[in-house]
Amino acid sequence: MEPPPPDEGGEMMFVKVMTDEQIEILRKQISVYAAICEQLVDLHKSMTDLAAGGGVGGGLSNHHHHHHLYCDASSGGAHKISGRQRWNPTPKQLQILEQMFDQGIGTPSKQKIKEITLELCQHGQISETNVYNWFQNRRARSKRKQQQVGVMNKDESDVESQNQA
Amino acid sequence: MEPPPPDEGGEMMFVKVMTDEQIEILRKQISVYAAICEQLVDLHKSMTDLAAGGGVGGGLSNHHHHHHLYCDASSGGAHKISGRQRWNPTPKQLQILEQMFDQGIGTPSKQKIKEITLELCQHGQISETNVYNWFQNRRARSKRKQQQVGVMNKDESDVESQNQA
DNA sequence: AAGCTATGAATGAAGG
DNA sequence: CCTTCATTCATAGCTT
Repeated sequence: MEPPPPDEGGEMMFVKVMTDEQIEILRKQISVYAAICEQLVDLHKSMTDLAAGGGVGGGLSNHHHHHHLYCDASSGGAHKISGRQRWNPTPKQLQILEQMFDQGIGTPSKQKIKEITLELCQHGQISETNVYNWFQNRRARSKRKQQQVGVMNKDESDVESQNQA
Repeated sequence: MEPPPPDEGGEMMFVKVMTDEQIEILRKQISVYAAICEQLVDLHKSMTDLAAGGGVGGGLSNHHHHHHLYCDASSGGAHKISGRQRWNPTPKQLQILEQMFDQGIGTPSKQKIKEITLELCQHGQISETNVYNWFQNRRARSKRKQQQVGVMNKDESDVESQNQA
């Protein structure tokens, strides 16, 4: 890779400008990831087909990487030896959730929540409350994001005026 | 995915301008891919390593957290497009913020946020989200300091001594 | 250069 | 739904 840093660090940031080259790098990166994923999934499929029960059910949430050291005890001073309580969606779950969100499910009903939960449960531990909260938060966050844009460029969409009381 | 349109016409040269939101979306996409790849690789490793007594983990309660690696491709490295420059309050802005915080506005509602942002904007780049985050963090931090060991008194009002540009 | 601290930002969960 | 809190991630700058 050849990073061409224009090196604007140290100055004020006004607008983010990407050169064609930078965009191309990003595209390539995504492309590479997509290809790798595809191959891995394919490979994995054939392997499981051969193994026929390799005891991997739901084992996607098992990983231990040590790239960096800031897992949980880097800062803050408070060390949590007892595990976490907060649900953390796996990428697969996130993917599905985002997909559903994009499909325009504004308010998943109780029944819908159950279905979604059931499906996501196949990719990691999750509860209906988690799903409910996620959709609520996703929506709120999405809306809040709109409010901070507006100074820079204007595409052809997302021009919302919100009222405050 | 939003594939950037190819060269239009080819006569005029336009710069590509991305909003923070757009950049963030790209980041997220890459992040998802990275996480998926990582999990797949890991899964694969454990499967192929099955014969070699790969039952090292053993713990079923393995939780997954911090899938926040954005541009950590397999040793590809250095993919920071433009890097995220997080907002850094100018001393003047900090002074005003601290002042307001001390005046006891525990919860500056959105209207208030807008006003504050507008005022602080005269002293440097800032967005409403920055202000919102600042108050949230300030409050949380303040509370946390209190609920920690009260052995030593920490004067937190000397933060404005720092100089930034 | 490596590590630590302070702090901006992201997000799951709770309350109203 | 909207707002707020708590926890955590990620990083800039300082310290060693």
